[in-house]
Amino acid sequence: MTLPAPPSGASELFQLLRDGVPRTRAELAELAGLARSTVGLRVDELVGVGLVRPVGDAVSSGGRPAYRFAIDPGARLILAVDCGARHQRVAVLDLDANVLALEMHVRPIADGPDAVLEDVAATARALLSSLGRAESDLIALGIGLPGPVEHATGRPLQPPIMPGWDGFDVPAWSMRELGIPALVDNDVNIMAVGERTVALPDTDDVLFIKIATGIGAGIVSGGRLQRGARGTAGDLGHVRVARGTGVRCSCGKEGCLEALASGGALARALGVATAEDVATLVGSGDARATAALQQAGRDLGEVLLSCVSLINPATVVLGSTLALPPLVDGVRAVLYDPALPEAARQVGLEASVTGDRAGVIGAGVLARDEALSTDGVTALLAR
Amino acid sequence: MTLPAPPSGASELFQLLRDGVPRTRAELAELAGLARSTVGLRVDELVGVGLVRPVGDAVSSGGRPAYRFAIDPGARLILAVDCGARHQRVAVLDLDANVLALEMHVRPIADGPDAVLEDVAATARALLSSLGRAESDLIALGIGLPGPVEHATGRPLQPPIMPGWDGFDVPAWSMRELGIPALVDNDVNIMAVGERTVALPDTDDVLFIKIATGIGAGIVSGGRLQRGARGTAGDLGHVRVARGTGVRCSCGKEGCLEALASGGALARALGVATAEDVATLVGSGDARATAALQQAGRDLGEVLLSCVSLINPATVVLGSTLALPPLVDGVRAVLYDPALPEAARQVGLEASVTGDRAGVIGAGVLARDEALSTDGVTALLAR
DNA sequence: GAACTTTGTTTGGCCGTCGACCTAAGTCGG
DNA sequence: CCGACTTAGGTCGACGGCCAAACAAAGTTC
Repeated sequence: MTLPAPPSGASELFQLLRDGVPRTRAELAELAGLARSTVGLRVDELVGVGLVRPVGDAVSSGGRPAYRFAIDPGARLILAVDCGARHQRVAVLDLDANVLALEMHVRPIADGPDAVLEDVAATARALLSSLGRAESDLIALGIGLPGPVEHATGRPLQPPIMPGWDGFDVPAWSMRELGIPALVDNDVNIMAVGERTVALPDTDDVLFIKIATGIGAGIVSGGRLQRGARGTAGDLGHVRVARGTGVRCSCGKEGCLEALASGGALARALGVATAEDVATLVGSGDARATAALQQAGRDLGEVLLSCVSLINPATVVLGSTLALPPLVDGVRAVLYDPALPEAARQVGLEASVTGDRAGVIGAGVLARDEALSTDGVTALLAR
Repeated sequence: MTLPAPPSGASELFQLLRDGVPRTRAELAELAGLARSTVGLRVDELVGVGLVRPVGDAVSSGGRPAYRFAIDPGARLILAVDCGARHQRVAVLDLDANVLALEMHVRPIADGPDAVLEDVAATARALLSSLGRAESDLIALGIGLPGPVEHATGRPLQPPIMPGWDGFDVPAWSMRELGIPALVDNDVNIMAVGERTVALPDTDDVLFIKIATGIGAGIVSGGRLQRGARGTAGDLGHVRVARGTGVRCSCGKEGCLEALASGGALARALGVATAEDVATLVGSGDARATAALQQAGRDLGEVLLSCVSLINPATVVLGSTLALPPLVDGVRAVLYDPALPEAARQVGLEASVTGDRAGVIGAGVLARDEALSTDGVTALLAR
């Protein structure tokens, strides 16, 4: 029992437009190696379902001017969700990964998948109606969760801070409740993808560091997200740091990065409650907080030196709550030490530019790329 | 100007046999979603050029028995070369990556590409004739070099120990001299691929550590070799180790792993010339050498802890000259410390089983996988 | 405004694939 | 041992996607 074979090659043609460059039928024919006549039919098909539209009328060079065609970013919508420990961000994105609408809800992830996801669905419907768009315009859901995820099945895998979520089948829920496929991943991973999409679209090797209450990394290598054998790649929190001798970590070991340089550790040291409070102190110019954050940067930089040697990224991006100038300065001081091997010295260092939208953008991009793949577009054309 | 489109889908069918399982025409039709009649023609085509052959005559279940077909591993040959600093291994492999013939030559890589590669070509021809095979049976060259390689172009990239090789176009040389495409990579990378192919074929996330004169890592993640932005991923030699305070490294920094735990450092400490001498001492039961190697294992284990946290491999493999029991014990003592995060505790640790053949096997596998890809097989059918 | 250039559309034909039918070659039960 | 049954392999007409060529459209250039 197999599918009756793709009804047409329109989805292959669609892939040629994924780079965003508007093209004429003649250019598409050349690129695809198809006859102009065939391309004409395929383009008509794509325009017919609204995925592609003519744009930029004419640029004649002595003959009949050609229409240029491009993907219509507004043709369909992506639902993107970024779940943290205490709140969820729900966003509707267009196909260019622009955030069209965003809403944050405060609700502990520990409330469990039923309560959280019901909230997500309701919020999604509200956002759609505020945009004046139909639910049927949604083609995929991307969702990030604060814990390890088995990417192939989209199920959380023994997450430490998400009681009730272990093994929950998010894609099945999405198909049942919203009628769209879902792509689930770790929250740091989606932030890495989001940041790369916005700030470093041409860089295939990016190491994204989330420094908030905890510390984690998302790895994009060779243009692909690296998840590791059990979906726990990027767990930098419990790597040992030189300065940590004698400092006990909650995990039982001593000298863990998280016990010294995380938002949680800094908050404790500075006598405030949360990582956000630390950021506020630093923002208000508090000298003690600034110095502490800079030291955290040096500790983090030490760990990053090893990471950079191992995976050789082109750029390291620091993101989330505490990616503030003092932290970046501290990291830079260690990472750009003059007496260092090549890989380290040539690496770029940047602070995130996406702010708190990295997560939803990344989740949206992952879901979109799946939905607009050759197979995905074939499915869209069939429905 | 485009190619006249693939003349047939035989190469797609070929891919279905890449897993080594012999299949009947009916099974292939089911898998490919093609009609039995079509499969019959494609199979005939593949059998015609010798890439596929009937094997295992009959297994009737009440009807006419079917022939099973499988790739003929001896149909074509792969040339695989592993270049070290002081010697080259040249091997001829079949399509199952079995080493059919192997020869080692001693010649400094610093003699330059012309001298070394001329030697390689001559050795290859000698091996082929000893096997009674024609040069035209070769379909690809895989070659590992002791330095960073820009994988897309196959050119060495500012290699520190390979004077004369910077930017040398190995694929062009191969096409000119042998008439086959070449795949070039770093020597540690090819060892990682070789070891994975032989010992861990079902594991998609492997961290391979080469510990010989120097220390380097090859990373297979998500089933793919990770090379990093500049082809220098896996450069663990100059990561800082806790025990290294006060120990100067040749790179100028202090406390580098290589300054403490490499074969070069051990040889110096033990008063012998090379890493091989250290291995000999350990093999003869020398207590001082054994203790030193075990300590090197603990130092290496410390670095591996960070690496495992970052990329979450399923297995760490220790290979090359010094991957002896004392080293493995030292690594294990640190890596399996009871108070450790999940990812570290669940990682596997093994010593290489391929010995000095890991390099040529890996180089062969990389070249073979390229040559037997859909496009590669299409090219084979056309010639 | 005539010649030229390039695009877009229509049309007949080619080629690959399908599916139905037929033959081949075995098993199974009497 | 033989005939019914089952499954595999091969042949052939039909269908359909794609191509190339011819044609129509819509500009530029002189």
